[in-house]
Amino acid sequence: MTTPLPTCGVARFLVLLDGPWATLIVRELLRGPHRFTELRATLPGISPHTLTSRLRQFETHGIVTRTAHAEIPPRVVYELTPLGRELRPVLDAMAAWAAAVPAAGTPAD
Amino acid sequence: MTTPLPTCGVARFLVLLDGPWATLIVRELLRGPHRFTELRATLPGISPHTLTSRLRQFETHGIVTRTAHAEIPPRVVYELTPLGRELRPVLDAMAAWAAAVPAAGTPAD
DNA sequence: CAGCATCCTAAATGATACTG
DNA sequence: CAGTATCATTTAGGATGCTG
Repeated sequence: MTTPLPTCGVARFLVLLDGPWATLIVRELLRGPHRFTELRATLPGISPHTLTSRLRQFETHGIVTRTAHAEIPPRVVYELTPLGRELRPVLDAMAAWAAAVPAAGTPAD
Repeated sequence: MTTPLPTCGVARFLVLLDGPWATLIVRELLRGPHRFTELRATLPGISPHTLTSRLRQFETHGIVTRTAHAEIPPRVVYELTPLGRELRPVLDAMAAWAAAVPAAGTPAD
């Protein structure tokens, strides 16, 4: 965005976790290291384009490590860095809020 | 988005707080009720278009109330609902994470 | 398997001008 | 004051096809 993003430290979180998929990917990685196709499988509907794009940004911002194993077939493992793992309380707070929403559908998640 | 958004309850938070301004507006409203121009003043760079759009969506989702006083000049006050106020822990968690980021700029915010 | 290249859509946002 | 209307920009995301 062209926005100056002046307001506060929260902005740092917002630019990184921009877009709905970003948060969901982090949420999956909080469960442990994942390969590319594993992430695709656990995130129904995501396109490889989007997944790659988000993972690259996470790498750049230092919340995810990418480990490529030079094998046949190739194997690439994505894992949260310590900084990335510190995002768990934020995700938990989001989930807690969503669960507390009264009329919005099935809170059974 | 055309996304199915199937994953989890967190998605409810994500669709509502979509875009960088959305979270920042809620953050300001957590400090208390605000008038339209007050919000504009506390959110440098936001356009009235964007502010109106976000506030309308917050109204629709039941996290903000809009109170219009039929006076001259008109006065409209936006205030978080109880559900909206429950977003505070989430915003706090975001801010806490951002403050914990080591190399990202001035953590003095 | 793990992408990348290319084209396209939708939505959030911005700029500017105007109104009840 | 509190918006609305219109136009343009930016970007997340999707679809498809191809490669190392």
